[in-house]
Amino acid sequence: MQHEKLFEGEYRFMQLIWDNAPVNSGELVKLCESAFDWKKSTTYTMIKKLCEKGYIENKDAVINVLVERDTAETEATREFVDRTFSGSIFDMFTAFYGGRKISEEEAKKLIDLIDTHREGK
Amino acid sequence: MQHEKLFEGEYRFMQLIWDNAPVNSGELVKLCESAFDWKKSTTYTMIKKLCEKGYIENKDAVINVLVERDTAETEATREFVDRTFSGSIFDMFTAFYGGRKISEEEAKKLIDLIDTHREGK
DNA sequence: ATATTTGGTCTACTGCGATAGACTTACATT
DNA sequence: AATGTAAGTCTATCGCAGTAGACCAAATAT
Repeated sequence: MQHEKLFEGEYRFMQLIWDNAPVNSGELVKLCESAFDWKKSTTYTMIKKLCEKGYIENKDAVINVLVERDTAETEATREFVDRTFSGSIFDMFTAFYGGRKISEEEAKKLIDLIDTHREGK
Repeated sequence: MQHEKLFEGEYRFMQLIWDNAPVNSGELVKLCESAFDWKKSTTYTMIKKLCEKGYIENKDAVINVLVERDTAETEATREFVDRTFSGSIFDMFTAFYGGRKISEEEAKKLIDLIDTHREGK
């Protein structure tokens, strides 16, 4: 984990930024008001927090993304798998399906996915 | 998600219980002291919380598990995948490998795993 | 020049998870 | 009877995430 973990609220906030960046800070205030019903200062506090954590930057009132959504998702997933399953994707997989069966279609898609990421490929 | 979500501390506590249950409450106090450096009352507070959440029961000073580790892991995983990837195991999978390659051995194990859970099987 | 808007900070309150100290009750031991 | 010990509760403190009100500075419009 290279970047500090995000809390729930921070994560929701980042979603909005990933969807809209680069975005003017005033614009973001409006977006947060409509999406979360936040007041102006709340948004600015959040911006500062996320800047400190290195996820975004505020350049001349424009918010830019520094950590892409993909990267954050990868880190969050690894953190979860590490914490819950000591890093074993197999255990996580087993837990996810917990008893239930995988349909043919889903199995096919999964195997395709594995092939895509396979070493030799 | 049928059972209330566990917080970090509660989850670590449950690990200890899953590893040791059924276990006498006094014994658990000692275990928690050595594992987490908790005082007696902290452990009892935790016991009560987890009882309220329905994960364990305290019958005549013996702590019994009501929600098995597997069940809790499945629920936690589904909650995570729902929250982070709108429920898509594919997206989760992609994020987990994020750029890196899957070795032949790992790919084989994954496909085996899929086969095990496959419908037709 | 003055009023308004835009960008931003600083301080503070609130709720809650985490933790524990003091106390209680019941039973066993001397 | 007095003492010890194990089980359990009740209340309180602390830290922190989440949220916002009051305030300030710079640019812009009147």
